[in-house]
Amino acid sequence: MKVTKEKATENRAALVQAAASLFREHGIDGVGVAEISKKAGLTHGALYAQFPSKEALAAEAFASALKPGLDKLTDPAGRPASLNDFLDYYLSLGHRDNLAAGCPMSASASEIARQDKIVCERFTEGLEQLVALIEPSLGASAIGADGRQRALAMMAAMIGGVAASRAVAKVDPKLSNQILRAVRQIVGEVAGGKPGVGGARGRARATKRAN
Amino acid sequence: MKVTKEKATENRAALVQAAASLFREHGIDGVGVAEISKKAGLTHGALYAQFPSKEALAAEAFASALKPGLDKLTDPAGRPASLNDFLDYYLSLGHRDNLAAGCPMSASASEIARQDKIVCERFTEGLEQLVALIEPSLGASAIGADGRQRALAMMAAMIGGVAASRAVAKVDPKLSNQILRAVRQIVGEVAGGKPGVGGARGRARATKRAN
DNA sequence: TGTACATCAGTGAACGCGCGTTCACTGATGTAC
DNA sequence: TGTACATCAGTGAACGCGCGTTCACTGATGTAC
Repeated sequence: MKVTKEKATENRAALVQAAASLFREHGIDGVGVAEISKKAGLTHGALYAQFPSKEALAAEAFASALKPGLDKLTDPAGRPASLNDFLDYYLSLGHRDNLAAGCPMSASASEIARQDKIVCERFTEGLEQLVALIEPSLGASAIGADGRQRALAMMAAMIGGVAASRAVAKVDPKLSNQILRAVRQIVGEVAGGKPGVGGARGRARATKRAN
Repeated sequence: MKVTKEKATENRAALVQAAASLFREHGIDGVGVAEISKKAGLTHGALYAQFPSKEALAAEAFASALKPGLDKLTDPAGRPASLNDFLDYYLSLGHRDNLAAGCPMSASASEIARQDKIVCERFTEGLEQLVALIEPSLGASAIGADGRQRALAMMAAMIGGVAASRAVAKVDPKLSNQILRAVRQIVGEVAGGKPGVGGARGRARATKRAN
């Protein structure tokens, strides 16, 4: 049966949201269209009225899942916000343990290259956006590299750090925490010494929380 | 029909090797037992004569795939070998472009946490082994962290770096190379200043190759 | 404002296909005599 | 050394199941008059 335009838009958003959390939780190949549709309160046929394919939904879900992370790096005025807070969040136990609501980059890092190009494009855009928001917040650092290099390496370390921390969590919880703490420390040093950014204060806070 | 003990052992090894490369190439969830068996020159029934489940094969395949990487960090006498060479290899275009023969950690990073515990155990063991081989090769560094922390963060950065580099490769090849170069640079600095380890020589070599 | 009707979001059965695993069977191996 | 036979690695059909996608159909919406 037909449905109001407003309701159709809501349904589409519900599909994207359901897909975004299920994909992060179980992987893109680990969830079927039936499960996504069911979580959104629809049948799988409705999904194909809104999206041409599962891949297209995955691409939109990826972009949607990335938004909260980007928002954490942007203050209300649209300018770069506290880098330190972002690093603390990204490498927190809470982020590690809440796959479904976390960064889709660490949740799906190694899966992306095997997906359709439209999904890789969303990943690429997201990475460029994050790097662009991190770079202006970097301070002086002993690391001999320019800002973009440092921002790229920081994102790589955080993506790999969260993925590795999750991979070992069931087997060796202590090691899992150590990984987060180690990456937080090194990423803080790479970020450099602007007051309150990656300095001793930030490090102490992160270490305390990771225990 | 029955087969010589020797042939059975060969067949088992062929299954592990086929699984190791196919899992890295297409992901653990992306390959079926039929394809693995076929590549090993057997039927899927034979696989279940050798392994209790696909997961058990995946665990053994993961450990097997990790061996060449561990060997690169060990010299013939069993002592830690050149860290610089390992970093150059891990963050090379060749490693990025040869998924099937590369490190299973970067090939499957985000998939591991969703697998059976026996697979997570192999990942955990492998990470501990790599860190144990990296740590004694670290030199003095401006980074305020102990050796184990530095080694853990280096592995996280390399795993995330290679995964991210692969994810963007089809969309933005230049960015893909930049990621490898940036991580090589930062990881070299974190490794510290022992002659020939992560110093200017190593960095110049890595940068040249990544272009 | 009231009526007739085209639109199209959503339904649910059906498509062909591949999944991981089981199992009765085969037949060469390797052992016991 | 030669023969009889138990073993068991490997075969291939079959299991139930879920996959992504298609499609004829439904019926409320929203438009045209």
